[in-house]
Amino acid sequence: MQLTCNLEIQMAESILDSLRAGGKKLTKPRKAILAILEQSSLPITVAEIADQLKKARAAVDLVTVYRNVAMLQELKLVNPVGLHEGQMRYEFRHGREHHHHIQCRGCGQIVDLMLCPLKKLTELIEEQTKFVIEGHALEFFGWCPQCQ
Amino acid sequence: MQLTCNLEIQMAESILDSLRAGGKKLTKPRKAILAILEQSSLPITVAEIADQLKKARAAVDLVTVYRNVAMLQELKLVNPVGLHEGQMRYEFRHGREHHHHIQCRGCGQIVDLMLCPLKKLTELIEEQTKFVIEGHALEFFGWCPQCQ
DNA sequence: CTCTATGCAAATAATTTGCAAGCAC
DNA sequence: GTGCTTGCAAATTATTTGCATAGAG
Repeated sequence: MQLTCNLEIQMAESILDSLRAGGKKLTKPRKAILAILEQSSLPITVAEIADQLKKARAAVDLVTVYRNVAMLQELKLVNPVGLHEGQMRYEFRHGREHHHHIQCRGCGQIVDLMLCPLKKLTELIEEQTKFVIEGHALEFFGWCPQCQ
Repeated sequence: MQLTCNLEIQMAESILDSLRAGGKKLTKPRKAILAILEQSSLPITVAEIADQLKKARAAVDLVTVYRNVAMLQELKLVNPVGLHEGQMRYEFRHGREHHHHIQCRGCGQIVDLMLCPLKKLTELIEEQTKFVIEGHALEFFGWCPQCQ
């Protein structure tokens, strides 16, 4: 079993539909990027996606990764995750519940937090500010057991 | 009354104490940067700080602003605010309650939200993850009344 | 006088843009 | 074929680092 096998994943139909609906084509580089995102259980950077693809002998230009990630964001297939690291991370939405993250200030490790306390609050803020809220970012920072 | 007058603000004693405690000196560029931060009611970027100082005829090198903002962050005198804009924003802590922000996806306007629902949740996450939580980032994104 | 701080130049890093050639549909 | 896509080069933008000089305490 070669690494490249990992990139030949069965893509969920809903994802393909979103792409088609957006007039997007299923190219080889794009499939590979989607596969990496789908495999990644935690938010990942553009550089990391490119690195993994290179290791899997399916190298894709950094620029192509940037463009695809931007496109996937527009189609709401990926979420941006900003951890104040100087670069963005992205995570696949498909099949995952809305959630948040905590990152260790020591080792940088990221852990998923499968919770969100913001539904009620969102409504309240919409009332008070007259904004229509489309999304939110919530991340925690601290020290993991090993780094404490 | 010249613009430069605005930069000659009475600095709170607690701020001066923090600086002294950190072995920091009160230079003219530093005072000017602190004054801008203190005046700004919303989180501001490094470039904006430098621009305002230039307009106030108290120009300070961008690098100096970067270094000061980093230092102030270490002393916990300013908070970083990441709105996924490709650059960081910073806001002064002194005399302000812990709060969050909402930004309009249309015009970029930022509004303070004087609330935080995360105290209980923080304890819960600490219990569940064994992390020691030091802080969190929470921002909302949406469309302001004008941009809807 | 000692040590921190600043400015300028230059390096690094993240992200974007332009354009000709390639490939999906 | 037509139009979205890609790769490569190059431009932009954000942030950091090195170093000699200036200034605070």
